[in-house]
Amino acid sequence: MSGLRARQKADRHRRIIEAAADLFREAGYEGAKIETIAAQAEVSVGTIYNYYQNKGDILGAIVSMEVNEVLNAGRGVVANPPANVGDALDTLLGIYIEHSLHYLSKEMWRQAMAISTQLPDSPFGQAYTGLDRTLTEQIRALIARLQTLGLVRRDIDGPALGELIFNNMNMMFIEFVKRDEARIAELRAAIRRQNRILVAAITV
Amino acid sequence: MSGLRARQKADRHRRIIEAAADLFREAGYEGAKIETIAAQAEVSVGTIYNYYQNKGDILGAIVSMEVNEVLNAGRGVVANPPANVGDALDTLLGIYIEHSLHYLSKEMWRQAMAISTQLPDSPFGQAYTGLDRTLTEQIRALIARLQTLGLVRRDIDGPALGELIFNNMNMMFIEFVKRDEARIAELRAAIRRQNRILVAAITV
DNA sequence: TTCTAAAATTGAGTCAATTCTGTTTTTGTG
DNA sequence: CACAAAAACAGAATTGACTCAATTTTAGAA
Repeated sequence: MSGLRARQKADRHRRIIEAAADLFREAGYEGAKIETIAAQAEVSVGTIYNYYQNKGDILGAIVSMEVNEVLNAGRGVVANPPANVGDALDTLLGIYIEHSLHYLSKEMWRQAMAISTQLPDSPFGQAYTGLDRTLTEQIRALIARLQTLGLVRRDIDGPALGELIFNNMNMMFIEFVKRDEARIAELRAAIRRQNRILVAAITV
Repeated sequence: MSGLRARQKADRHRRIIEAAADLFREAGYEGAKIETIAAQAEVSVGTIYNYYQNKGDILGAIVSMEVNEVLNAGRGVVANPPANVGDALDTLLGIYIEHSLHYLSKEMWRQAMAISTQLPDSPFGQAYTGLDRTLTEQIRALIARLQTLGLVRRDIDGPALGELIFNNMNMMFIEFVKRDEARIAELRAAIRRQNRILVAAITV
C-alpha cells in the first residue's frame, strides 16, 4: 500500500505546494491561476482538486507550516520567560509578529484569514481555528508559568486572560495586514501599550 | 437635477437591496446569484454593477444599516451608563451582540467579515473598517464617561483600554459567527468573564 | 416641441474556479 | 504473468461574477 502510489502522492503534494507558494508570491493569491499552478507542478487541474478541496486549501497548507514554525519558536519563551511580566508577554507576542511575514505576504494573510471565516468548516477553516486555539493555549501556558514563578498573581483567571491577550493581538494583527503601509514596530508598540493595562493589574 | 433621474436612482437602490437581502436570507450569500437578484429587482445585471462595485458591496450596504442601528442604540448607554463598571460594559456590549442577528444571519456576517479583510480597499472594506473604528470610539466614550463619573480610575489609558475591549469582543464575535451552534448567552458570558479581569483593574 | 450631450441601462461575452466523466495507472490476487 | 477492482488523472464542460460596447433614456437649451 505504501509503495509507488504513496511516494507519487507525497511528491505531487510537494510539487503543488511549491508551485503555488512561488506563484502566490509572484502574482498574489488572486493572480495565481489554478491552471498555472497545475502547469508548473506538472499535474492537471483535476489532480489539484483531487489533492485540495479548493484554492484556499492550498494557501492553507502554506499558512499552517508558517504558524507551526511560530508555535515552535514560542516554546522556548514559555519554557524560559524573561523575569518581568511585560517583557515576557512582549517577547512571546513579538516572536509571533516578527515571524509572520517570513513566508507569507500581507496579501496572503488577508486571503487566509478571509477564507477561514468564510468557510469555517472547510479543511483549512478548521485547521486555522485549531492553530488559533493552539496559539491561545501557548499564551495561557506562559501565564501559568509566570504564576508558578510567582510573577503573576495566583488569583488571576489565567485562561480568560490568555484568551483576552490573544484576541487583542490577533485583531490588531488583522488590522495590520489590512493596511499595506502599517509597520511591524508600530503594531508591537500599540500592543505593548494595551497590554500595559493588563500587566499592571496582574503583576504580583 | 433632483427630479426623475434621482428618484429612479433611489428607487433602484432600494429594490436591489431588498431583493438581495431577501435572497441572501433564503439562499445564503453564495447561493444568491447576481442574475437572480437582478431579475427580482427588475433591473439588468449591468445595472447592479453600476450601483455597486461587486457582490460584496451589496452585502456591505445591508451590514452598514445594521451596524448603524447598533451604534444608535449604544448612544443611550453611553449617555446614561449603569452605576457599576462591569454592568456598564456588559450593557453596551450586550446591545451590540443582541442586535447583531436581527437582520443578518451568521452566514452573512461571515461573508461580510471575510470580504472586509480580503478587500480592505473596496468601498465596503473601507466602510467596515470605519464602522469598527466608530464602535471602538463608542466604547472609549463610555470609559471616558465612567471616568468623569468617578467610577473608573483617572490614570487608566482610556483609548488603549477601549481598543482592547473592542478587539476582544470582536474576535469573540468572529468565533461566534463561525460556529453555527454557538449561542449568544454563552458568548456574552465568556466576554463578561474576560472583562472581569479588566474591571477589577480599573475600578476606583 | 425638438434636439443633443450626458447619464444610465442592457445583456451578450470573458474569465477563472470548480465539477464531471471517461481514461490510465496501480494494486493485489489467482 | 494476466486481470479485475480501486485509485488517481486528465482536460473538456459548467458555472457564476464581472466587463464592455451598443442602445435607450433623461435633462436642459434653443
